[in-house]
Amino acid sequence: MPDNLFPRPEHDHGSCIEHAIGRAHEICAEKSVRLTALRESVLRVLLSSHKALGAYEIIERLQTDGRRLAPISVYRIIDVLLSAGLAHRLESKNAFFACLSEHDSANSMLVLVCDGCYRVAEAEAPDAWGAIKSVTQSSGFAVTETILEIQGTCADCRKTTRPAA
Amino acid sequence: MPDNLFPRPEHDHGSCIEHAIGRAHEICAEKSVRLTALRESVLRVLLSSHKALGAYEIIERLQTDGRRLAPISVYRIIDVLLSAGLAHRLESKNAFFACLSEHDSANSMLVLVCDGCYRVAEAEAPDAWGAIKSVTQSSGFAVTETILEIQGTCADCRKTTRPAA
DNA sequence: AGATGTCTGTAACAATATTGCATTATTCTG
DNA sequence: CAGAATAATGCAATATTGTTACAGACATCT
Ligand SMILES: [Zn+2]
Ligand SMILES: [Zn+2]
Ligand SMILES: [Zn+2]
Ligand SMILES: [Zn+2]
Repeated sequence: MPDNLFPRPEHDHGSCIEHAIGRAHEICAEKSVRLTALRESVLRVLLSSHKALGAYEIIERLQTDGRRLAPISVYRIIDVLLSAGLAHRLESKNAFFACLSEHDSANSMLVLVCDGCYRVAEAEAPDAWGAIKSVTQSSGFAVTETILEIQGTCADCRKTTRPAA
Repeated sequence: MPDNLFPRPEHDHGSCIEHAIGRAHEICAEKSVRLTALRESVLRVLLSSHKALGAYEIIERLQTDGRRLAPISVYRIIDVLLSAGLAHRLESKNAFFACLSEHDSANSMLVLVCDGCYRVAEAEAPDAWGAIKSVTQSSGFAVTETILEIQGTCADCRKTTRPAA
């Protein structure tokens, strides 16, 4: 069995986060998007676990002292992160997760969502996309966006019975 | 170019509906699900167009005289239709549509959603599912559900400029 | 400093979905 | 058929997710 697409529970998650933040700054520089302190802090909340979080869950985790960000603020920041490709929306859960892969355009990717540990992972799936393309093309359907989300149980959760971190 | 997966705008939609209702009664009989008058009327609302409708949109279209169904009632009925396989949820739109295909288990199907006319169509995509399976299996991920929704423009809408019915 | 554009704050609200409990309809049993 | 059990629907309140409109703060560029 090849490698697990989900990070090992014992991986160095700190460097996982810092690497992603570094990449995010690079990407934003390239795209002339400003990664403000607030935007970075939202991205860090998404990066803090490998899970997808709802907008209001982000708000809760973000509140320092008594100050809560307004929903609209979070949604605006999420929009920026989404269009910069730093995060993606998990349609089946109305939630959002940080992108850790190095893909441009979501094309050719699929998303795995574990029901046990709630973690999310992206994977390359060029063959699946090829097959989809042949269905759409043969029926004259012009694709603008494809949503490919798969729910199930990750290898870690299957092994340990108890959910992984 | 093979056939369009969406029904032709000039198709006999009346018999389209009645055929689906007939099938629904058969399926419910097989599965010992009661297709009550209310449930059938919700299914008819979904069948009235080839579009996906939100729960509250169903409520509006369903109201006779001044009586509106409560949200909970519609959601309960939707749940029954979903588990009987008579309708499906369109995750990317928080909406629901009637199933017109003859598939058991949503496996091997994908959903096309037209941004022009808002119609929805299901298509067989065994190759795509095969490719997905090989990705998940090789990473030890046990799939329970796959969501495969494709947005774009249907052949009718591309031809006519104006959206089809 | 002043003008411009982007970012964030505040308040209200809209849209989607669920919880808990009461009532009615249907089916089952005797 | 009566009565009990189960399933379906009604009703009220509430939770969750997402948006509109407008004002103030901050950065950037003359
Ligand atoms: Zn990590
Ligand atoms: Zn897991
Ligand atoms: Zn039709
Ligand atoms: Zn169309």
